[in-house]
Amino acid sequence: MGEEGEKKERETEVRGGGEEEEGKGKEVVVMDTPDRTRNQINTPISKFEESPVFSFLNNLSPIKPVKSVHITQTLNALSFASLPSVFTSPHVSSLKESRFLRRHQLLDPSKPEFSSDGENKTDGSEGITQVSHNSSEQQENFDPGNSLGEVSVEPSYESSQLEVEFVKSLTYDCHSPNSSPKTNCAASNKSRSEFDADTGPLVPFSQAGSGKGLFANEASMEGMCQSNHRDAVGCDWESLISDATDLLNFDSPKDADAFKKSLCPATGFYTNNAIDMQNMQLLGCIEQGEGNDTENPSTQPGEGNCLTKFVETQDMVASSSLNNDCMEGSLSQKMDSEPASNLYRGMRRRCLVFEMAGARKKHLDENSGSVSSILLQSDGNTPTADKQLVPFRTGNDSSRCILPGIGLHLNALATAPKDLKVVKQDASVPGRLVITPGSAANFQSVMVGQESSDPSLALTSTESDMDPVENGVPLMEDTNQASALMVIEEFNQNSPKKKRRRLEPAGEPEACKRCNCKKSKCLKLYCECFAAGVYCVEPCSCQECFNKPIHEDTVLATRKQIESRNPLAFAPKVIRSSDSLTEDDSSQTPASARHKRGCNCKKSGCLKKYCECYQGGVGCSINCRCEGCKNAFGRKDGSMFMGTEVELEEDETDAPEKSARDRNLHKTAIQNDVELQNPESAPPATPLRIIRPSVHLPFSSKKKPPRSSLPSIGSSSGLYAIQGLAKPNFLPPQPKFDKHFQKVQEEELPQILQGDGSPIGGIKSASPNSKRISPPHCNFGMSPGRRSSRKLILQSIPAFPSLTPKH
DNA sequence: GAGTTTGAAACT
DNA sequence: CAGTTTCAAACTC
Repeated sequence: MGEEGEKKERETEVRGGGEEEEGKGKEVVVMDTPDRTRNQINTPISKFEESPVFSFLNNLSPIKPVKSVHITQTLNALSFASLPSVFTSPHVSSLKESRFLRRHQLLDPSKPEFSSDGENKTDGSEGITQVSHNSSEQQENFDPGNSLGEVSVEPSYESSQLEVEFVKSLTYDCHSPNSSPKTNCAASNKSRSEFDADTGPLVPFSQAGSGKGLFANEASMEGMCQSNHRDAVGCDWESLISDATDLLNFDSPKDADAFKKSLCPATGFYTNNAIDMQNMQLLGCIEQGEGNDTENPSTQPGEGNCLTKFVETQDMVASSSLNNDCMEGSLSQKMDSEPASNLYRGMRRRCLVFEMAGARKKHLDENSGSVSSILLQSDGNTPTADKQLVPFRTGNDSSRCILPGIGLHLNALATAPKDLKVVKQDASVPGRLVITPGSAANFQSVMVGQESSDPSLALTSTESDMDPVENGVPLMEDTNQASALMVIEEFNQNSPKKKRRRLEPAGEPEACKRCNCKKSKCLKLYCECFAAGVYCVEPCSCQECFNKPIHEDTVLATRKQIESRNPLAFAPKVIRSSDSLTEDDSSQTPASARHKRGCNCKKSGCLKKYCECYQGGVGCSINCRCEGCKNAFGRKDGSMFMGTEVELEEDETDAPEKSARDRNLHKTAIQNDVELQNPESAPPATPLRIIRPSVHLPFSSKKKPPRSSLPSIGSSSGLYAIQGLAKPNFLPPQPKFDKHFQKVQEEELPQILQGDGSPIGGIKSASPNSKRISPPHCNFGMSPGRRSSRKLILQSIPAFPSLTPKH
């Protein structure tokens, strides 16, 4: 009894201390001097230490010192929480976890922990506090009534489980077989500590530096970390659980809700819980079939928020993961340098997209691993159940970009259509493609949306609905998630691999495309990156590049200007109409796509990449003004060896060649299919951005894919639809892919092309961005059936479409 | 890696 | 709209 009384007192003190800390934290923030913060914080700490309770606690467990550290985190979390709930939550969660562990160790026997935590928090608030300060909300959200410690414990546990399940469902695809659930508890703890230490500082930096975008990423990362930690800590959890159960029991839903409310928004501690709770709810909703689909985050404070948060979290995670990919090599370093990294995020993402496949889980190093692991998990690469910290390493290549996050992100997007809600993930998007889809993009998106009918992969074509600028992040259903994940995973694995395989052999090791602009500042269509709607990335050799997140305004303005001149400037260059090959000739080559404007080749004979038609893997058409056209994909004169067109016209003279070509193409197509199988699921969707050219069958094996192909590559990604949303052009080139689908129906082409004269047509082919224009229902899912009906695919919707501001 | 070729993009 | 210039990728060596 006496102890309990003391505990209460402690709690009270702690709370007071916590509040004080916040206030201090704020001060600290203002002050900016860590030292001061510490000093200030120290005061309370000393106070606590002096208290008998503190002594008692100390006696109870030797771990004390650690606690202090954790506490710090906790504080951060709280302060952090003030930020967007979503962001906050992850961060918080991480903190919380650490906290939990400590508690567990320290306090198991009794609840006193709490107080100790509170103390620790104060102490810990140091670096982290700065971050939290920003959020004044914490205090508000922070429900004094609830003892954070008590409530938090159990929820966290539950949440962890839920999270795990959720993650499983989400990340299922991503799992790395290697993932080892078995992290040592000790190690995990240690990692946590380190992680926390790292994260704490990071967060502040991020905020200061990049603002939301960065912040979000970090937050997501943190969130990931949390989950990871949880997993890692598994052993601790059990003990904690037992403890926690005592502490937490929501007898009634009300309590739970109250808990959520109090925690979710505000306190970092609970953020995790809140997130978890959200996840749980989300899952529950989904399962139950509650249609939250379009809920705005704001609509329902309770569930709605949770969902939204959840989505955001995923999104964040994805973004973070992306970053990680790029960062790969040195997460730890990254952590340190995060502030600076913000700028690169967008770029990174882009890279990531291309290299998604590369990213795979690895066991996380305690050192840097924490962060990386977090990211990974977030991506869903690791199965939560098994979660282990798996550091994300793409290998030595720092340059390489992996998309762990993307996968997730994409997934989210992909699934969006149904249940999803669109979340504006990108707000921050620095990491993400900055460019919002322009009109063209929208157009595509719409198209895609139609197609996205495929349940598994439904894309969020909804962009049209959404503000183009803001990419919506759809919420996924469980089932959808799984499928989406699957797709993503495949995408990640396959596409990246493919890319590498093909590209590397070709001699292009770099997955990410890069430009080499010297005079255009990467603000003209000369720049492939810009034209594709993506920011230039590190690998780019451009000079005086303005196509970077930091110059987002400039990029958007320029883009807008260009679009004003030519609305289709960023539209896919290649339009494809596809019949459903399904009918019979899947085998036949696809090439039915055409370049929207046609080429103007004089010397290349349309047999080199100089020719956009050729580069795009499509035959020349009437629109072409080329001379001496020998386009292997189809001559201007109509002789085509591929697909339906062939039927239309044929050069008998070239028959032999054609047959050979066809074979090659066909072969390629097949390969692509195999690789891309997902495509089925993969909706061509990149609503936002479409990649221009698409596949180049011929190229694939040989040299590096034509740049243009990159975008087109996206097409493959496009299949994955997700990409489209998530990223515009990033997808690695998987050129051939297109052809597979390409049956051109010239009949249809004209429609598209005629429409504008330039066609926006979607090209299904390879470019990730490609959009299909299809009858209302699209079957992404249908691999063979893609063409079930004639569809016009906008192949390359310009990646940037998104840039155009949404008005 | 440097230089050339090529054709799109941009400009007039 | 046509002609010219600019630009950067593609290509060659």
